[in-house]
Amino acid sequence: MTEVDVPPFRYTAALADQIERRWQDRWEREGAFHAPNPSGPLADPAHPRSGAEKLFVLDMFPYPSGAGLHVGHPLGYIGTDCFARYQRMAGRNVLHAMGFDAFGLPAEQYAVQTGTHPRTTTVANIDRYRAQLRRLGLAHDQRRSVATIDTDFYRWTQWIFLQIFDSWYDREAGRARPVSELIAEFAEGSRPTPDGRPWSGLSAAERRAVVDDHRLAYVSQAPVNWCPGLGTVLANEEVTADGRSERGNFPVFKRNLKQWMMRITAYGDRLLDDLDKLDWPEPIKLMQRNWIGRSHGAHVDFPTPVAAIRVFTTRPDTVFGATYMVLAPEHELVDTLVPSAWPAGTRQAWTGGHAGPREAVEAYRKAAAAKTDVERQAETKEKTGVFTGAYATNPVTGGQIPIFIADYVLAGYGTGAIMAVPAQDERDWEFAEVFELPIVRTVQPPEGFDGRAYTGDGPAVNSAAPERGLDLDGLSVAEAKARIIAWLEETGNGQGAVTYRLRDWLFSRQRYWGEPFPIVYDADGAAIALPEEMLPVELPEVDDFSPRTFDPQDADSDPETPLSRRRDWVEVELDLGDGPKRYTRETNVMPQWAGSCWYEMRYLDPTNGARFVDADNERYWMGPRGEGDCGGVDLYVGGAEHAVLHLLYARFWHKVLYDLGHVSSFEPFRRLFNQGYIQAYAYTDARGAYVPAEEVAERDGGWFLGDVQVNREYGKMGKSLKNVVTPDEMCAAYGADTFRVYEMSMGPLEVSRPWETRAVVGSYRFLQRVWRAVVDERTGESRVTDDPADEQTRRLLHKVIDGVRGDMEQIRFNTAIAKLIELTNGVTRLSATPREVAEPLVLMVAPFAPHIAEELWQRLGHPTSLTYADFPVADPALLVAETVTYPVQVNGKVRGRIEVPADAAEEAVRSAALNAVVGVLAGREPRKVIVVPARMVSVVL
RNA sequence: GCGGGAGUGGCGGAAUCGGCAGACGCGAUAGGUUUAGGUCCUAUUGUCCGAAAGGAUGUGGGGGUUCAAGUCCCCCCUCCCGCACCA
Repeated sequence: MTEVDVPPFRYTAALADQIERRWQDRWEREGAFHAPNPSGPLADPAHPRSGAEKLFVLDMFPYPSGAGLHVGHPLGYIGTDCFARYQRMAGRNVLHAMGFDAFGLPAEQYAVQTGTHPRTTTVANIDRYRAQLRRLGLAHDQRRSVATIDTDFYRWTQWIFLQIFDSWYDREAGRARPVSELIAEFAEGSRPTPDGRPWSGLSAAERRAVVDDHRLAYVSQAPVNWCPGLGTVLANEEVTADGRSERGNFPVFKRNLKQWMMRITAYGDRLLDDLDKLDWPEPIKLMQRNWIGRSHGAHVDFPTPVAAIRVFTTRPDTVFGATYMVLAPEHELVDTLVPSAWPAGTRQAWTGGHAGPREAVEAYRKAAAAKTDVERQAETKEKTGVFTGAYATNPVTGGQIPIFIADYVLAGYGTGAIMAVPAQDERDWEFAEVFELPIVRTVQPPEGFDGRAYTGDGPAVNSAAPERGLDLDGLSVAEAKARIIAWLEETGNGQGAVTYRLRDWLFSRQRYWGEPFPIVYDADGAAIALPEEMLPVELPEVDDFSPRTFDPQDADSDPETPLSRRRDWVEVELDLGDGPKRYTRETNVMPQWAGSCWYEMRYLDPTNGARFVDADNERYWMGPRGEGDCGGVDLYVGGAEHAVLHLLYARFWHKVLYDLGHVSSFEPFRRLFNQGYIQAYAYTDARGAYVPAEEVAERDGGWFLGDVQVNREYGKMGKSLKNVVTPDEMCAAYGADTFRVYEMSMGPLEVSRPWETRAVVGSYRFLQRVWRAVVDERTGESRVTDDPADEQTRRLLHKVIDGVRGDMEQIRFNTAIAKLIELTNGVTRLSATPREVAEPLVLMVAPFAPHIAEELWQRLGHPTSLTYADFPVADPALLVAETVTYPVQVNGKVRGRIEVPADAAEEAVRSAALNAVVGVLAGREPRKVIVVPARMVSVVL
């Protein structure tokens, strides 16, 4: 491009860059986006929004990756920024800040690769992110930026951990309470101890064990997800359906290991029920509901010669149809149940070809354990299992039913044992067919039902045991359930029960780069909370911070925590109130999710050294807006991938803090909005290798790199796919404002869409036209006139103001921008731009393109930033059209048009319409004429 | 398999309450500006028939309700997401 023909005052990328940097500096200097707190050091009574209605806008804070940002990353941040800027102009006190989720696996892996300390790389990445985000003109309150790796921050993460550790869930009260109150109840005898002995009769160790069993954070020895490739254990939520780690895609194995758990299951009901209070996308709520997986049913005991087998069933009404039982292979009763020899008459098919039941069970267990989850899934069609040689008694029929083990029953759900009712359960039906087990219908299928298992509603049949005082016949499923549960409870054969799919949250990781636990162990190995004054427990420096990782397939390897190698840190002498003693520190660290469970609250009061957040400030920014309101962040924007992980964990922590009286809101995020993703095309050559996407051209219906035809695929943007486009490139080529407008205009924020660099120019042209509406690009002089606008332009302006306001409130930025383009196109035709249009146009453009808007606002004669300028308000009188054009349909097709005064009577519209289509009617008399006021006229012949 | 979401021009999308389908942008075509390309400006641009006027047709497919359906109802197809033997 030669400079010669570009008008000297045109809005070019170079000018945009100059304007943008100038305004970014000024905003920073003036603290333009500082939001005043009601109290504390961040209070500011002189602030234009002090005491105004508050609005807390939040982004899911990023993990600062070493790869930097691509154009997809800031989509949500720009969206919240446009929303926040609009709301500020609309009069609200808006809190919008950005922090960094900087602990976690990827930081550590990257550090391992580059050989530098995770803190060094993480801090450098954060700096780079900050610079990149600043370049986009995001209006964040910089004073409130926090990073989870700051000791000032994780000191409070540890503090909250201690609150959870020092709490138990009181089921009667339906909330968490301090452990001290539990001990007091035991001590005064108002709460019986588990084994009934008086509290005073328990040894110190026994008391501690009882209390530890109640804690919301506890150590357990249980099967966990061990991932040798990552050298750490993982939460259920971090393991994919095919048994691999969500991060790194390594195999995950079940191992019995001692680990920290969080009793999130205690909150199952509230996490489920409170979803109804939230303004969240329904799919996300549904995913949480499914993940929690509450099932109502009953526990039923089936006696056997050795011990009763307790099953969980959602269909206790079908117990008369229970013709066999199945235990998970790992079920604890299997070993005691199995006799030394097959009972007389055992069918060959049930034995798996083994001479005795012990061998058969042993072989089946071995085979099941050797299968990967993928293999298990592949074989789900074919039911396998083996007879244990034992029988149980059906408590309602008194019949003897065989007990099998089979891997279609999961150890981890319910009781790990089921009563099998093939007639009313498809899985049981399949198993019954394979093993030729009896099938007894206990629900009458409807006439003509030709399926196998019938799981629908219907009258109970074959379900009476008069000698036991039980008769379900004729009852519907719901009635029969109620009747049988009452019977089970009366006779002591079981009781109504609720189970959850949700498991307790595995909270420890065998890594370096995370929050240390504020926990030490005494000589007896008991976990002891460090007192608050000893926080933070700082992450110690180590020579080798990389965790020990293993052959990803080595299921028998054992985790080794990096912190355990620092013996001088692990072994510590402390005085915890009873004199100096030797203690051993916990060497696990917290999972990545810990910091994100509460970070939004630290934004509210980032400098507070006495509390994680001041109560006043929490109540102002997040408190309930009335009776029954859950409170929380007013708008939380982020990707749907956190549907169950982060969002469930954060809700759980928040509820614990609420129960303990530390916060006034009982949900952290009142409104959730899932932004879509920016996707991209990638191209591969004949060998399948990725080629640089920016060099590929489309022609003749194909894609070519030079003369070579290449394949197109659609998906993520990534370095290895050679299709990355960065915000920096876009800022350099067009300016940040153009980039922002493009991202907001390319579609609704919640929808994923492909990136198209060549389309960015459309937004560039739009801003150039806005610029030209105010500035003569040849002379640099103002093109704004103080003469009034013509009627048409004025009406257009007010229609646009009205529409844009509505769109902004509803987060429909793409249509808001379309309206602004219409308005701009409307004034570019004019020889001069009336001030009454130019000013509102600039103000309305400001949320999307804040830099150019500030610049033009200044050129319009305003010395101060437009951050707190009033967003334009439409004049209702100008929204009402003087005349209305009605399309006139005849038999559903538009045959004419009439223009009538807006206040024309219906009869007048009707006759004008008939008049307009008189030729089409050709003398025929309409059977019906429908006038829809202000819409259309429909004539039916 | 179960649950959820979505299918509209060459492309991204609009149509908010059942009321003129395709706003706005990209691309394409033509013209203006320019030495030229690019930029910028103007116009056209769903498809088919037609020189035009105009007509027909059109929102994944098939039925239906209605004066009127992208929108409501029934059946089917495709794609995306979640869960995955959860008793």
